[in-house]
Amino acid sequence: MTKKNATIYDISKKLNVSVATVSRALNDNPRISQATKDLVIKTAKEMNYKQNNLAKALKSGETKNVGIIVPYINTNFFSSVIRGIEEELSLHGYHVIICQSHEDVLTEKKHLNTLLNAQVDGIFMSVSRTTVDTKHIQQILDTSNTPIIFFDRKKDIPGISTVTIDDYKGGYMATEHLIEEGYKNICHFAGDLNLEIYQNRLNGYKQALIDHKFKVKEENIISTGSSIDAGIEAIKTLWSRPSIPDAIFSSSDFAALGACQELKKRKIKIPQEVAVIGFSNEPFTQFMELPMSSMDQTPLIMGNMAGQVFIDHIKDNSSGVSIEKKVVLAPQICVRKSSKRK
Amino acid sequence: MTKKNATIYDISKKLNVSVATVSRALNDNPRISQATKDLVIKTAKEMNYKQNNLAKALKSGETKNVGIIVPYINTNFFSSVIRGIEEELSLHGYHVIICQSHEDVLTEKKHLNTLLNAQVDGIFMSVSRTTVDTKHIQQILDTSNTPIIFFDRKKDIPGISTVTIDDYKGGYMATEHLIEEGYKNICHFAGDLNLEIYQNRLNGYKQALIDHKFKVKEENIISTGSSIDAGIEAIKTLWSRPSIPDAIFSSSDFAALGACQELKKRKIKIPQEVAVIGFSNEPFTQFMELPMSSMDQTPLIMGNMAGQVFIDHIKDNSSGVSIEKKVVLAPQICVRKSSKRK
DNA sequence: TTGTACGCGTTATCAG
DNA sequence: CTGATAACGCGTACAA
Repeated sequence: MTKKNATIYDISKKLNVSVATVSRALNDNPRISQATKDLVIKTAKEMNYKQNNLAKALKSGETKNVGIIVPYINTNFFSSVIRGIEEELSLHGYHVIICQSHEDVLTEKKHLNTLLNAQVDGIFMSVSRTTVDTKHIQQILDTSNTPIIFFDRKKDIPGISTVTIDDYKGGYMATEHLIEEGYKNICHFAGDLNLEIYQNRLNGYKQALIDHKFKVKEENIISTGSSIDAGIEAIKTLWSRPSIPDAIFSSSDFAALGACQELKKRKIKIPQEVAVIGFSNEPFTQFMELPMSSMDQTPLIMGNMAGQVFIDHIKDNSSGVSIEKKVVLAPQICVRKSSKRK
Repeated sequence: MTKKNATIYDISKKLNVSVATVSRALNDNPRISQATKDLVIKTAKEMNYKQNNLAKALKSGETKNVGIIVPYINTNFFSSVIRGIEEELSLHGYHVIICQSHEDVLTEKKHLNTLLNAQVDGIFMSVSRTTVDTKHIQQILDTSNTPIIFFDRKKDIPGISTVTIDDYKGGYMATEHLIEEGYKNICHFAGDLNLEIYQNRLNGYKQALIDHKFKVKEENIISTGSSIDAGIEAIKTLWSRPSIPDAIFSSSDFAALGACQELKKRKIKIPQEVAVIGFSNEPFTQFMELPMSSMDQTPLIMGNMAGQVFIDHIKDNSSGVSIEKKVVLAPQICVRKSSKRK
């Protein structure tokens, strides 16, 4: 006794009208009399008719599904961007499919293909750390019409729209803030420089120093990951040297947190002796023993914008044009106790 | 110059064989000679053929998509459960579609219907706060074969499998821990009692008190939401009374955080004067000024289990049976400084 | 205003 | 081993 969905054919049989009439009535086609329309809609409801979007999609070529590929879904940043995308797109009747690359380019490639097989109408992605070569993405561009939109972690590929924050500016602002607070020897915890975002944060840091007549010292740039442990290690390294920094601009909140922990252990006072500012404005930063300054990436807005860019693409595409959009959002500095000496 | 996907029909024309042969070759059907198989596969690759899952799904009735409905995706708990589900199901070739109910039963109902229209093979959901009446869910059960699986926030509906943690035990454990630490006047911040989880945490709290010969005082049960502000307000209320508590078991980490903030403001020492333990083990709890005790809900495991229950359903269903599973996971207590007086 | 018939891309059944 | 053809459920040009 398996329950089977009613189809327009079932309705047409019951009412002794053609399937075309039923289809048109349900789609509110003006060429159908109000009487039959009402009748069809009523019996459809009675028979618990549900439109099979699959059949519709096969015919129209539109699934009303989009795919999102992120490294991991359960981080504050990515889940917030996804929320932003979902809320924007659900207004237009789209569903979002989530995939995790686990920072692995092969997994990313696999998901790209399965999403394409699933006939999604578009793909949003933040590339994995291990994505250096971008042939697999380029190939999709060459062989399909499915629009791809990068958010946050982008690669420069002609024809792909991007939504990012101005990481360069973010790095610049954070560093300048530390300078304005009177710190003189500012070091930087750099992230994976294979990713543009970290490269840009570093460049912003450097330029802010230069613009304020400070020297950029290579030994002040420590390559950390985005983990607490990496931050702890970085402090150990820095404090084993003759010249000690009085401020840290970390490209990661987690590394910054590790730094705070290790500094506390060494009884080094924040922000009196050392200032700390992170990046991402993770929720925990404001609840820390000493609330930590950070750069907010406005992930919800980023998601909304990405959604809008996609909708624009769809519209453009139907009118033949196809424009590449580059949306750059401004990061917001959140100054808290960890970097306020004045 | 729009790019169109190659179909098996295109391949069949090119090779002068029938579409049936092509389809069989691509599906590795044993009744096809190795020679033609190789040829078909080779030209398919050359023509950049991609299988159209839509057509396949229309034929087979399986989309290999499942839907997940949660209140909001960008919370640590829900995004982690989703991660768990995704990782389990992707092993079996399923994609996950995410929807947010925004704690609104009407939105929840709408998503339920659009997911059904999209022909998903199953639906995972955590009901919204405003879901009291469950007719909309019952109706789906009556009219479709799509399995529904509740996780965390469930309703008791026959025929629906659930994956939850033992919130009763969680409440019991948290309370008992406070008792064992020597606290005598333990109050409880209760969540929305329309949700079973909060009801169960409350019941566990009560039973633990009773089992240890304490009186359950109704005035010690404060109905807070899950916000920081609610926790602050609760402290204000409690401390305006003649009898003051010496411990708080909060059903929400955020309310517990608010309590900690307000207690600090009033110079009341944690854990010497008052102990605090929360629920959910939010990431911030371990980074607080005073690391806060909490109950971990093992969300990743919950997601994995929910995925497995779904897979079991699919298997059962194909063999005609359909069993209702109830998986209950044990919460893990995380004791930190905020509740350790000894 | 309504009906007929075809196509979307696959898989599966039946012949050969 | 391979081919022709009928489904799957819907929308729509073309007819009436």
